[in-house]
Amino acid sequence: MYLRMFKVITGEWERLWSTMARAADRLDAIREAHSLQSQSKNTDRMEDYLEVIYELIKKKGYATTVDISKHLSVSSPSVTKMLQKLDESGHLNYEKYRGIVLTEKGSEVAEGMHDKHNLLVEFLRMIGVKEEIANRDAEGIEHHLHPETLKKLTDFVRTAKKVRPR
Amino acid sequence: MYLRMFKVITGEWERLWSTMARAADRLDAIREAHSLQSQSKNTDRMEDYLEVIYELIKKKGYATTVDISKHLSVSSPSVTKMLQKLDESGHLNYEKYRGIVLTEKGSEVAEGMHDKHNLLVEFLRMIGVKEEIANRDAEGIEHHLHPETLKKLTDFVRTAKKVRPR
DNA sequence: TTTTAAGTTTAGCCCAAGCTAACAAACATA
DNA sequence: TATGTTTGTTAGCTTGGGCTAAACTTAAAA
Repeated sequence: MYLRMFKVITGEWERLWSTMARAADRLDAIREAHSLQSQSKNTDRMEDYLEVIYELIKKKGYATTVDISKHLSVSSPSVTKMLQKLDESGHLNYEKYRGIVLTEKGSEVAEGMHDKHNLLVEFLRMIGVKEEIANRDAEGIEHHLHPETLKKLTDFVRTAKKVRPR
Repeated sequence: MYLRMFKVITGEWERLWSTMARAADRLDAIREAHSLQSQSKNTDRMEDYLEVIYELIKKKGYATTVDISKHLSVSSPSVTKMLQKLDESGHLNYEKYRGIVLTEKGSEVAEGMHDKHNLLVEFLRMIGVKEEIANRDAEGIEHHLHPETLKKLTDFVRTAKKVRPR
């Protein structure tokens, strides 16, 4: 297990290094950054995967194919495929048979989902929805919230907590 | 290659066979047939279509392909295809080049969506989200609500209206 | 009544995301 | 260290929903 982690970290570093070397060598750095940036077409599903990967890593330090597949009720080949896609899109670094590391970009997306999720669950709990259902529903909802809605909901929850503290 | 195919086909066939054997053996046949018939697996997208069709009919008395396509930002062939599917699934009666009539089943689904939509918009407006955004978000959310959540949200909105009437 | 324009449908394609079967790598244990 | 088990990946297929181009209907105008 430690071996696994060590390899992952090492691999990560090597990749980073070679990337930097290439970039420095030529002037592609700019174009590369740009293309990476504009290449961001997240689908809902990608967000789902990122979120569970993020949670798993937070909880256990790493995320395995099987774990991910279980949390999303999906087969492992589906997970592998999505991992490749997420690596491709720069949300994480994936080395096959080795492991996964979220990139900055990936973490941001994941954290965003995480926060929305929490907010929603908190709200739903407030109005009396049972934990489990709150979680399920939050999952369904969290993709479709306009920033304004998010803001207003946050405010609402905050003030509601003040008014009627639990 | 052929060997592979052979294996695949064989595997498939064996599975089918064992399935049938099981079914025939006991009385599952009925349940199985039933499950096939009531294969009413509404997808989110079907619900979207039904909802706008319902609204259009309510407003103008009929719903044309183009109108539907506009409201869903979708091409007309896509609409046609979905209409066929909805006819197939018994949600509406569709006569090509002629028109659409929602069936009982279709109306029920549509009204359900309609109600959820209203509820959500009402809530979002309450916490200060702008009409337009409320509508957009409601659309995204309405598919994923557990009955309990729905209930609780309804209660919440109702009591909130009493406490602080507008 | 013929011609044309608008609206609708069919044909045939694409893509995301899923699945199973088969294969490969990594890990654990004898 | 050889080997069996667990875990992960590749190949190849399926399905839903979308699109464009081309064909067809219907309705309106000439």
